[in-house]
Amino acid sequence: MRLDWIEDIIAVLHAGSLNRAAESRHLTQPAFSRRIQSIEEYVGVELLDRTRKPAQLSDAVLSQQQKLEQLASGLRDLLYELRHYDRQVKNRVVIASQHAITTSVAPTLVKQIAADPDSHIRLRSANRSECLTLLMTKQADVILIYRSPDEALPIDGAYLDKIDFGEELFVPVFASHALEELNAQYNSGELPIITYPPNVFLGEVIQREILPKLRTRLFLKERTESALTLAVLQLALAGVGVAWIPQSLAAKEISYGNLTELGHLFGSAKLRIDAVRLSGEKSEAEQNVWAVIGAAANRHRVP
Amino acid sequence: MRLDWIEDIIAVLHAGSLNRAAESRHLTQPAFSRRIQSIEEYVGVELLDRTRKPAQLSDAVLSQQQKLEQLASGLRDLLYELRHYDRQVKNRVVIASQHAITTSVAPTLVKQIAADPDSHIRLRSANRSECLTLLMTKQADVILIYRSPDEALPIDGAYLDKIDFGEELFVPVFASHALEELNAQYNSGELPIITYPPNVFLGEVIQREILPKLRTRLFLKERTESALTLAVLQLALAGVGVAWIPQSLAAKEISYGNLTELGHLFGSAKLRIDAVRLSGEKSEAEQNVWAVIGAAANRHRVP
DNA sequence: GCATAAAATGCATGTTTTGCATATTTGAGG
DNA sequence: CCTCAAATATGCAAAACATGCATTTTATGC
Repeated sequence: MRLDWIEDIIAVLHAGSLNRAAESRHLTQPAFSRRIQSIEEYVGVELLDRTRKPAQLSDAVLSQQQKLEQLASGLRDLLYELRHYDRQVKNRVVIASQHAITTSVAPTLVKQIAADPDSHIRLRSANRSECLTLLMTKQADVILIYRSPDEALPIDGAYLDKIDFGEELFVPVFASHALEELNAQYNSGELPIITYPPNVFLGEVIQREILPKLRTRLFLKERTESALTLAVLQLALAGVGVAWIPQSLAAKEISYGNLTELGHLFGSAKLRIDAVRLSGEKSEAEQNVWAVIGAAANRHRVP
Repeated sequence: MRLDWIEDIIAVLHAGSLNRAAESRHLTQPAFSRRIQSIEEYVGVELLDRTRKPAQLSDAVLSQQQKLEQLASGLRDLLYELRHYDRQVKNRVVIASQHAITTSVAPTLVKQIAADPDSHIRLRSANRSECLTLLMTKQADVILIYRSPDEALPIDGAYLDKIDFGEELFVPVFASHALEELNAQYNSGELPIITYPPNVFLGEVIQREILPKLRTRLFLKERTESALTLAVLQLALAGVGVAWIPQSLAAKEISYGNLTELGHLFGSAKLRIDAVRLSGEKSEAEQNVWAVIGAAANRHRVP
């Protein structure tokens, strides 16, 4: 099995047809077709249902989707580690954060930690359950994840250290340039929205805390969904629909006047951010990182 | 990156030289040499220190050993899943157990579960921390692991279901045919023993609970070590030294007269076996497996 | 049925991988 | 410091593979 092959399969999974998958893998259609055939030969099992025309991946492959993506990411990570290994490993700390956090809170934090010239931190971005897995399997030393204020961590126990890092507000925003269209739709009782897929954490939260209230008075048209906050932000900027975005991430576009915050109309969601690590002996570098997170948390929390 | 390549690297890791690794990979030495070169070219980093003669793997590779083995096993597992996918996946349950348990308690259990013709269970064998990883990453539905009686699980919390499956006794045994030699050594204050590597769980237990007491009165000659209980059993049968083996595993050879139990002289270790799963919604098949484990645990525990 | 989009095949070409034979390098022992 | 054996590398030719282009086959919707 090869990383390339796994990526090929994932490409088909995402593209939905060999043709488009071939394109995304920068191969001609015939070459790609043959490649899939050779994978099938290697595995010894048909991976495609070729009796339909946009060829369908077999149930066997579908059932392994998660595993495929996990392995692809693991293999890429292995390459990264092999390529970037150097003397400084000893004081290196791996932080994994949920995608939205990676783009909002994490950069500031990393900058603060990097103030210590001896520290070498690696920031990995993943979805929530991947972060937890990374932590449990010691592939990450510290994780930064969201939590609903009323909800406990999905994992708990004496073996975990936790810092309540503070709060993040998810506010509904919409492209300022298209507000009038939105208004027209709104007045006719319709609301175009951009959602997160229900199988990711942010999706769950929005589904549970925001949408039910809105549904009582509006017809929600789910225009698109994306798991990546940054993509959702772009969709909101394009005027596709109303999207719920971390306030810190939307702040810049709001101040530029590109986005308008609509919390008073559609409601916001408060999420807490937790920093979590496994307890036990820690290297100096890890202690330092934890201390910086603790300090930043206090500053963050005071207001 | 390719599974083959990872296996090549692991082969070097285990063999200690390109020559012997080539052999274990069923390739000629030149071909293998070139293969390592092509891996290096792909990764873009030197993997071998060629200034010494039995070429040494770089620190970068050494530091990734665990990850390499994890990925190799993950990739093999992926292939297994793709190859053996069939209609019955829905009622399939994956059980992972520590190697020693795989050969002692697990078979009986699996047989009981298999009594239900609708059940399809897959038994994976791994070391203790791998089992925990498999559980956390949902690659195993249920795990069977040892625990020192006085020690808590390394993981804990409301999100785990646990069944105390009962006790297993680790007894010291020695080849009956060589008892006289052992006796001679013993009288001169020496004891040849077979140990488990200190980085595996059984090794820790033996190191902590058995050996300290023995050291006060005997000089322990550690003849060999192996991580696999079955290998240790064979070594004991061969008369290499005294080995601590799960009683259930040694029982047959003891009754045949090939092994002699020496618990009264050297002390035994009690380990509990835990069945653990993540809590949450379970399929019918999983519920059934859990019920069978529960019933077997009661039976196991009464005496 | 027919048109069309999707996937497979034939073929020529360039790249990789391998085994065999042979060369080079390293380290241990004189 | 020299020699020799073990360990690794290289030259070369044969075979296996992968790719693009042109063309054919197959499924689907009208």
